[in-house]
Amino acid sequence: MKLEVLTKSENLEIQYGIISQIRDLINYKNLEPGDKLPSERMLSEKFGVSRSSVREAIQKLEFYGLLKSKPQSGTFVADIGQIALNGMIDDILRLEEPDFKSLVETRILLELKTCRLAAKRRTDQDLLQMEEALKAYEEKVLNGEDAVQEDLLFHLAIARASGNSTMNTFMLIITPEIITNFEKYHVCDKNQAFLGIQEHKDIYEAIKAQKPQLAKEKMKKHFRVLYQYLYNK
Amino acid sequence: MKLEVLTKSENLEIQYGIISQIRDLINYKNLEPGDKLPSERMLSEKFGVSRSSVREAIQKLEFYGLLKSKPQSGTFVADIGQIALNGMIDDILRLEEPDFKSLVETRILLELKTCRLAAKRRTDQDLLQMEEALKAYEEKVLNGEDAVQEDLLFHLAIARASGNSTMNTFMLIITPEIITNFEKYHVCDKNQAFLGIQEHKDIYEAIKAQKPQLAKEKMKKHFRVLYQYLYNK
DNA sequence: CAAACCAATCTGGTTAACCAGTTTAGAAAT
DNA sequence: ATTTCTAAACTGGTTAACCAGATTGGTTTG
Repeated sequence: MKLEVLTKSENLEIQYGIISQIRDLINYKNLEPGDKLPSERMLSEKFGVSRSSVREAIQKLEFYGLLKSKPQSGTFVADIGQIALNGMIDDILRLEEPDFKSLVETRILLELKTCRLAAKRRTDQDLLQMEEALKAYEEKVLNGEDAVQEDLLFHLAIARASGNSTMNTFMLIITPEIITNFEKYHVCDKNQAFLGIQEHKDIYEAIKAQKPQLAKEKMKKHFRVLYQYLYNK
Repeated sequence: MKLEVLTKSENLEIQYGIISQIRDLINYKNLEPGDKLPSERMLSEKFGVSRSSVREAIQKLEFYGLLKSKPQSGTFVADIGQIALNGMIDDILRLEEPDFKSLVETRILLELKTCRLAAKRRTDQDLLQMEEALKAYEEKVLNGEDAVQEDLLFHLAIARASGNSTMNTFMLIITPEIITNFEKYHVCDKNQAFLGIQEHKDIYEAIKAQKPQLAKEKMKKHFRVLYQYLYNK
């Protein structure tokens, strides 16, 4: 048997193949919520792929909540019907790599909400953490250093204070890509970083004073550079 | 050596331990973006855990964009500085399981945006797919059957038409949990399902006519039950 | 005839051995 | 002294063997 190292995309392709075959199998066998899938060994044999590939595919479907593995027992169809299952798998297979613009667009949407929620729900401890992030950002900028990371950490502190764990998770997912691209394309120059200090303080004060609408306005102002990037280029 | 089967939460705990140890190591060794981490074998020995546990922890950090594994070479710190890395790892370790209310809150936020974007960007093919989902929902409801899945598939079709792959992904992530909880708590009763037909049609027509603001209004109206669930209970 | 039992089998998870590129250190050549 | 080359060591990824709990079908027992 010849072996060769596969690239990430080749690997993804066979994973997609397995996922669609699992979908076909569920349809063919008419499996309903709670029913057991064939064992990983059988699937790997039937599909002609390694067991670990089957495991990865199953784990991906588990991540999206479509399957559920139980140790020493089996893999089961989640509490979701065949129609939704088919539709969702098709969507998953069709998903594209997120482009930077879609990331920024989503970030703006999320943050305009998290800062409003934070203004409503922030605890005193949340405020302390935001102050800390605020100070770290200010120091870096006044020193003339790059402060993209500290910038984003302040925004993550807001997401934490929003009390919405789903939005918090989503912010965490998109943040690294945002940082990387910002540093690559120098979206924020020195002058903007300097302005950012006051803007951050405004947002912080609005959240502290528990004024959701004001917090949103300040955040929107803070994002004007991003809006330019999205719509004027 | 004694072996025993670990529960999911025990497993997660040791994974969190490994992640925080990796963070400490990066700090201690002062690793910067692009630097190489010790090999998986060394880490597993140093931390006293299995190599596969180390791999899982690394894969989680890779998912959040903090590390990057290269085959036959090593695992590297992503293009993100130490400060952001520390902050993000702390956030990841602190993340709670998302509760249902935070899911619904996020869903509303996302969908009020995706339907506006869909009204702006939808292609003819997007419309076709939405029509299909619409018809499937209508048939089920008129037959008196449960149509939660078809309902959500219509909403996913909108997310697809939004042209924003990040929001599309996020919708996919939260949808299964939404379906499960809806079916469990019977959030949508028969009567609401019947009203839903016309509401879906209204949304569809607004998107077809490329009227973003109207689409948003119609979606908001469609979500009034969810708003009640969020704020009146 | 039904209930209790038990051992063979099957399960997902884990471990250890293996694979083939990559890296590296040191010898060889200039 | 510097560069070039090469082979051994090391890397993340993959495979195959192993683990112990769950399942199951047939047997035994009341």
